[in-house]
Amino acid sequence: MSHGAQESGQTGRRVTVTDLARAAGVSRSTVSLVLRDSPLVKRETRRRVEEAIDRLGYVYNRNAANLRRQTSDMVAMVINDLTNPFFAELAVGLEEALETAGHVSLMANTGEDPARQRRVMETMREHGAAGFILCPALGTGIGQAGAMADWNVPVIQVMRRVPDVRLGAVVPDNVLGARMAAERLLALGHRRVAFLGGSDATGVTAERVGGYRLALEAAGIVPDPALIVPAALNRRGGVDALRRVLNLEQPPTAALCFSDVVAFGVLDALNEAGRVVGRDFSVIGFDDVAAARHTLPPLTTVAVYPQELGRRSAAAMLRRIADPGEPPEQEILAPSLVVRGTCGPVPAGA
Amino acid sequence: MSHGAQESGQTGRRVTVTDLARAAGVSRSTVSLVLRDSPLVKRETRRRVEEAIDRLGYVYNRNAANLRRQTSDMVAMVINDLTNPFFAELAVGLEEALETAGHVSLMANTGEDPARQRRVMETMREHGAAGFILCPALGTGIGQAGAMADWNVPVIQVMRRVPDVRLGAVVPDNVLGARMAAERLLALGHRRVAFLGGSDATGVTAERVGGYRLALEAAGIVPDPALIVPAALNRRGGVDALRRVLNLEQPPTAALCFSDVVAFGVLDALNEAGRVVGRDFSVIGFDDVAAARHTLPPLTTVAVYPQELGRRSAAAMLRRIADPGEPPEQEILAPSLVVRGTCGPVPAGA
DNA sequence: CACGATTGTTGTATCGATCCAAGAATCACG
DNA sequence: CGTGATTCTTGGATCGATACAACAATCGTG
Repeated sequence: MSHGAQESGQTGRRVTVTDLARAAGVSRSTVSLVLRDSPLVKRETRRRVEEAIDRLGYVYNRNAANLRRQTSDMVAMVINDLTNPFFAELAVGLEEALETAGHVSLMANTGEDPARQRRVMETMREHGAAGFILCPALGTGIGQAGAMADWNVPVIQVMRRVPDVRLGAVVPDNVLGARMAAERLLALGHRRVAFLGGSDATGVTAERVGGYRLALEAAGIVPDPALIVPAALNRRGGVDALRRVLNLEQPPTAALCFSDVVAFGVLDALNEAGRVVGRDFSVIGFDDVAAARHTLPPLTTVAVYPQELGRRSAAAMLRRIADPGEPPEQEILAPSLVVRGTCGPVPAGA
Repeated sequence: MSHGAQESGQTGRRVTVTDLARAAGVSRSTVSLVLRDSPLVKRETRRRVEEAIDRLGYVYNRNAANLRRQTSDMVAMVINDLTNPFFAELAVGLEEALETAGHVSLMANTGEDPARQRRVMETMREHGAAGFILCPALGTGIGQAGAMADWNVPVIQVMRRVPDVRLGAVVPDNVLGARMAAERLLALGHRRVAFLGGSDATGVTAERVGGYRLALEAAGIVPDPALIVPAALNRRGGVDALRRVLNLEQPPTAALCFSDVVAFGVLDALNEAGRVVGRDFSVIGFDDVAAARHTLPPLTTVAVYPQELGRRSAAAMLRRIADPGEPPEQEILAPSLVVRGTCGPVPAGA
């Protein structure tokens, strides 16, 4: 469909296959065959049509074609919070993979608002999106997920998921990631390890806390509820959570954070409290966003590869579109621990 | 168009106005009037049609409607680099404003690749995008911009622009921003002030360097070319640029950076060199991304309000769509200086 | 109750492409 | 040269909606 448009400016009406047919002295059907690169067309005829395309500055109308063919090459991406660098990277991986596969992306940022999420998904559905890649807003109800499952188009959740098996999902192994991180801290001799950030509202928190618990219990430690403190998923939340645990009678010597952003807040608060990170107190984040390697010292964290999550969910979507009969898949990616500079052996005093 | 779908599962074919007409015992035309909330329909008739909509689980087909009406409610957003938090915020402001106005966003991330940019814009055009909001990839040629101007749909550039007056633009006043920043440093007594980062390829660099020059010259200082050092627009670029100027015979005592991200690298390098930021060396950034308030000390910078840029360009797009006759506007937003902790008086020794 | 005004409904053409069955042109070969 | 196979081309119906002009129903009023 790419030919250099010659005729510039407002030439009045839009150029259509009918105009091309007239200009090239063939029928609309033949023009259509040329547009779709059919081998049925004689070389000389094709040349004439292509010449007309260039001369008249024709623009293919994909919507009209999709209407007739009962197909769609648009995929919807619905993201909870693009201002969070983690999700921005995820979106980039997603969009790139879709574009490469010849799809065009409808995009919406929900800002964690389930009502807005429902509204935009409804609109995108009316536009005939071939599928939805969704990072659900916090508070997305089971009911809403169930409704989507009845839409007859693939829905792939990414990063987060509501527990409805009729929807596909591509998520990191949160339990494993948190367990690996906690095990690392235990191996360094820490016995009082906190889990900071997250909330009960998201299943992700439950999974990560679960992994943390598993590691502690395997080491014969009974998790202390006072060391598990929920907090907002931003820098401020990290600051608050750390202050809280530092004021305990028996403060922890290390913390596993819900996310890197929370960990950044924890580092801020430690600095402010005059503790040397990695010596007086150890910290591990979760996500491995780009900024994690630039803190002082650089943040040890659990990498879950957002761009890769995006690419995988795009790939899952392409499979579902190609094969609508296939049942939805739940894909769980193994994270890995990236050791940088925020962890050290437990301080002698403790 | 929002009614609760009742009939779930794969009911075979798609439900269309024809089905609704049959179910409600009216004509397709009447159904269409109901769908568009026309006051022409009798209350009782409307009720019957709406009942059918709910019962059959009808989904409005916007593409078919747009085809017939020769309109489009899709707006294309083409962004150079969504992994940069500045542009991510811009995109969020943009998308929110478009969604609120009832438009749906086609989105693409070009990754600063002009070829990819051309390709995705071509595809979006074939999809009938009503307009393009474009943050041009570095290296976008005049030729490509000129081609877009002939497309007969509004194109609004945001943040960056290629100099073609037939395209609209919403950009910050880079000259003013850089001048204000430089004046601040001069007022603190600095006489050797560097400009770090940016490249000649982008007009933005020229504008910011221009503002910097203006301030120096107004203070009777001849800009020293050795103090203007181009560098990559990332953290690494900042590190490199600072090292370079520190090795000069007469090093500067302050630096104005092309962007916050470059400034972050400069802070890293200063820390590493053992200089106390704000006392031994002053730094000002540009953009005011969210992370700027979390450096140590917090970064003094020129705020250009990315979300606001996004909202304004969306508003400009809506005006152009409503009034295709109007000539394109060039909107230039005033930035403001946000004073935090990275600037201090010139050190006694210098 | 007739009749024009008002209100409500409908049939048909249309947007810009593709599908499909059928027709035209060309070719191969006995 | 005739005839069947092969290669190209085409007219008309169709996707799911809307525009428009015409028609039907209802109303008010002299």
